Amino acid sequence: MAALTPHPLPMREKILVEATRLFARHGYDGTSLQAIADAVGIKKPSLIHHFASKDLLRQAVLDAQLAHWNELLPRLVLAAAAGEDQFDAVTREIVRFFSTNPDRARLLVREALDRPDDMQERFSRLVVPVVGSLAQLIRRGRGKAVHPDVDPEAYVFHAINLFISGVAFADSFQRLMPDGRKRGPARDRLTQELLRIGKSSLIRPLANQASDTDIAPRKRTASRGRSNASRAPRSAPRETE
Amino acid sequence: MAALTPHPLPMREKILVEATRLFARHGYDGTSLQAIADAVGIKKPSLIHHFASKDLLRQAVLDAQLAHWNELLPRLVLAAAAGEDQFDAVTREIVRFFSTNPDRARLLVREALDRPDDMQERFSRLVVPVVGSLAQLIRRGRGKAVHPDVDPEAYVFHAINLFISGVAFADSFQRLMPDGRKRGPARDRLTQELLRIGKSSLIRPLANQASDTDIAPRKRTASRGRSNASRAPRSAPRETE
DNA sequence: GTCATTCCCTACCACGTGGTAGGCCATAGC
DNA sequence: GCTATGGCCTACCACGTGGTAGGGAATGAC
Repeated sequence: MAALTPHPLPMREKILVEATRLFARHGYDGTSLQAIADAVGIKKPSLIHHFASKDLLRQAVLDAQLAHWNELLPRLVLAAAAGEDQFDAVTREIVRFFSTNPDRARLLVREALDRPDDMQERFSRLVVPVVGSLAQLIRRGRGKAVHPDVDPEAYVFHAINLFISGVAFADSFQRLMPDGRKRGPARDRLTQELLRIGKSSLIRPLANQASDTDIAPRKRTASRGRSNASRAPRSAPRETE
Repeated sequence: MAALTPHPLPMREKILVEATRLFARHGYDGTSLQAIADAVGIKKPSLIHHFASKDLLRQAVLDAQLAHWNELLPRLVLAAAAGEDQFDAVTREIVRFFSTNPDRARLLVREALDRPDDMQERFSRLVVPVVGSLAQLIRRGRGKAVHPDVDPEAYVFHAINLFISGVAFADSFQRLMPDGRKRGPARDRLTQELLRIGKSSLIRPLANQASDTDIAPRKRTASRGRSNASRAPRSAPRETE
């Protein structure tokens, strides 16, 4: 008695889980309601009873996923503000978040491709503010622990993309890797390198103890800023800067 | 006479172009033969006359795309072997290759998600060998121009992914960026940062232009003015090799 | 001329799709 | 007891799908 929700939630939940898995693996168009119903173990009209249409199901799946982001992202900002080590720990956690269930990553990548406008709308609501905060933090650290020529906003977007896409394709890469010899299993190597790339492209390698003074401020040498994307590859021999 | 192919190729070509575009934008399952036929300006059975089935069309599209890779990748190896500057130039060229037609990138990402096995098979045939060569080059430069703790194979995979995914989503990111203030347009900023990340996570920032001999026999260390003085790799396993 | 081939077409088909109509059977409230 | 509601079902439908059958116009070989 007392109707302790014998399974009012479970069913909806089960549907969401299977739908997430299938959407991530085969895409929205590649997944039929029939397939989802089969995976859950019910009939198609029962499915439509819980989610009135396929599109509503998709939105529910996406909302559920992005809700997790909502927990994760603020922690990233706070942790990043707390110093390099924390930044390290949290990026690792983010990667782990997707890594333990790569379908999350794959789903996001798919949606970004399939419905860029929807995804942009969602992103501008819940991740762009975080991007702004992170960019600000980076900007403040630039020249000290942070490489002087980082473009903060651009970096954050690319880093997010790097982590998510990196996880989404980790399985594929893994099976293409020559298999670890001295290093560990391919999966760990990939994860570790993912983190290393994200970090070492932002934070100066030699920043041993950093954090104290900004040694060698080196007054951001010019050459930044202009979009030399169209420059001839030649003529930039010692651009290293 | 001689039937100089009045339009034996054009039609097939047109179909491939439109199919590539639509597959990239809406995915394989999200694209109907009808839609492709409409885009080309012919009827569906005419389409099926050129490509006996939708799946064969998909394969043809993919083959055409990967054929371009076949031109690009060996150049990367050669250029990378030629020194850091060339490496720079060619990564920029790769990004440009996808950047000028982001559908190429999107298509690859989609295929990698939709048919990982097929894609792995293709990759293991044509890009894994290149990855091996690049990894070897990196390994040789490690401790010198290259960061000592890079995992070569893992890096190369992630770099490829970074560039392709970065381009695939550049449009989305671009519209989320706060719009350039002092820096150039968002697109250029993103491209530039993409290249910077790829490079600075592989190559030591202060590595004064090597390019000559690899060892950099302490000849005129850092002309004090420009290069970021104070080499001191610090804590790095010096020249472990 | 005839024939063969290539290319594109109209008409059609079986099938899987997302979605609907309506019934059955539990439990819950009264 | 009776009714109401919610969850799941069978049966069905309109439609878009990938793909086929076959005809007709243009071209080139002989």
